Amino acid sequence: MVGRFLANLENHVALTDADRAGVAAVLGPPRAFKAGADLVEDGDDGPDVVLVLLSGQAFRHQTLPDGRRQILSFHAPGDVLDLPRLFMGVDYSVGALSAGEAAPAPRAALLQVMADHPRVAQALWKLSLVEAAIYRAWLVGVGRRTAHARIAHLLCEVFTRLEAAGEADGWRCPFPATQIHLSDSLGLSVVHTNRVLRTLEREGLVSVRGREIRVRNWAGLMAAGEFDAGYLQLPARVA
Amino acid sequence: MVGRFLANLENHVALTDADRAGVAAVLGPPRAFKAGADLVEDGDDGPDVVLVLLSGQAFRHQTLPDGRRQILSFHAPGDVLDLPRLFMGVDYSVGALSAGEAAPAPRAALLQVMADHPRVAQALWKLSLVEAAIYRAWLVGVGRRTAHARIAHLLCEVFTRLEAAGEADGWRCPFPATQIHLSDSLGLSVVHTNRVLRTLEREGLVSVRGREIRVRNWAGLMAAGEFDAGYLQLPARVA
DNA sequence: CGTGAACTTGAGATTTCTCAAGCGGGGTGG
DNA sequence: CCACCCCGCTTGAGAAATCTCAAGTTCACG
Repeated sequence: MVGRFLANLENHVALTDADRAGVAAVLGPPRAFKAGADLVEDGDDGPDVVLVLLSGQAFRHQTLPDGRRQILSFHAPGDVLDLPRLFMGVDYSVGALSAGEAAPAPRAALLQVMADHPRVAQALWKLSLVEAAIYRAWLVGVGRRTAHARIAHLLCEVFTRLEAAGEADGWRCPFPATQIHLSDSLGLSVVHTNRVLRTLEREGLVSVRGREIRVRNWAGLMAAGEFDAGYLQLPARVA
Repeated sequence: MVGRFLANLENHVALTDADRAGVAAVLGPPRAFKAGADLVEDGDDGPDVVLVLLSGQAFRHQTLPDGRRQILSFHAPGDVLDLPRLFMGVDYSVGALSAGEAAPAPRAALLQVMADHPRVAQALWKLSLVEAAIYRAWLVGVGRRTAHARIAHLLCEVFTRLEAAGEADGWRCPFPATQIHLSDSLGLSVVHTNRVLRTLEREGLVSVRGREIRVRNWAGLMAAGEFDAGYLQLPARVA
């Protein structure tokens, strides 16, 4: 189960056996959670641990006083859910999209592992830089793309990352987000999201149904979303 | 001049004299630039250096093939312009809003300084985490706030950061962005940005004219933008 | 002064939103 | 085991925010 996390780190930096052992040792026993659970709470200073997602899917979000919500990212197994906690408080919450498991890493112990294993520190740092690159990509989408391109781009990104995390099965992958989640991540209304989703389906590009994404025409979907996977910093994969 | 950079780092982590000396030694001779200059180019793998802004203002942006542009952040003296370059390529460009100076830090030398001075490494890492927090705040704005609140929030953020960088003079601070820059950072058209700016002025909250921001009613502006400075991780300041 | 970029304002066009209503699936309690 | 119910999906229709096109003005600079 820890393998997913190591694989994620090793996408960015080669690790030695000692590095891997250090990482494995710092993770506490996995805790199971159900769909809809709150994994991390905004301003939650209590648990001095960093959470690593081992299975299932989750999303970060920030919710305004009046209920409007912006989803900030989606997460696959192997992702660290609250990396900022290493050095500061977290300014967002994390909810579970599906049931799954997450392992806690005590902050102090993790800092020690990073001090002892510089490559691990570098991999985690790079992970946080890639997160920032994803935020930039979303910013461009929400700020400057039409609903059609924005949704196509998001689906490309999600599919690519889930595939890299080993969750995909051919051109299908599980993605238990509702259209409400999608609209809150895209800055659109649910109604409009629904209509555009139907359009993408009619165009034969993707279909998002039954809690999964089915890619029908990858090249077309990438073109519709002006998608270029470079910013995800994933190792080259088969097209 | 290097002081601005050190002050920025020390906002996050206390440094020793040796740490400061290490940082100072890694910076090359400052290079002057003019307003409108391109300081960093997207996909620019050439110069193996990281740029530190010493004076003047700059902005990161990503420009799409057809010319639409999204501005991703604004920068004050002391900011690192292309931190991701430490571990990967940069996926954005940086332009100068005003004339100023920037100092290059060779990547390899900087990595060595970080290895020798863990506190410096931590400060830089935290800097990148704060950048991510700012991206999240923008994402919430562009995704879920009205043009009015979005502009108010941006002006609060910019003013707060410039003030922290020592650029403000009372309730005024230089901000040489045009309305075109503003609209590209907000995901709005120039026309609409102009109208809302006029509204904010009529409401007695702020005025953005003559390349500077004048705050007229800070409490009102913060309320209009639902602004809470926490995410900027700045040391407490006078209200 | 002449010029170009930036700013301002008007007016009509669009995208996207909100309100509303009906449908459907699957989870659960009787 | 079945019926009910809730949540999510879907579609219609009018409303609102924001955009685009267009033209005039101002201001800094050469």
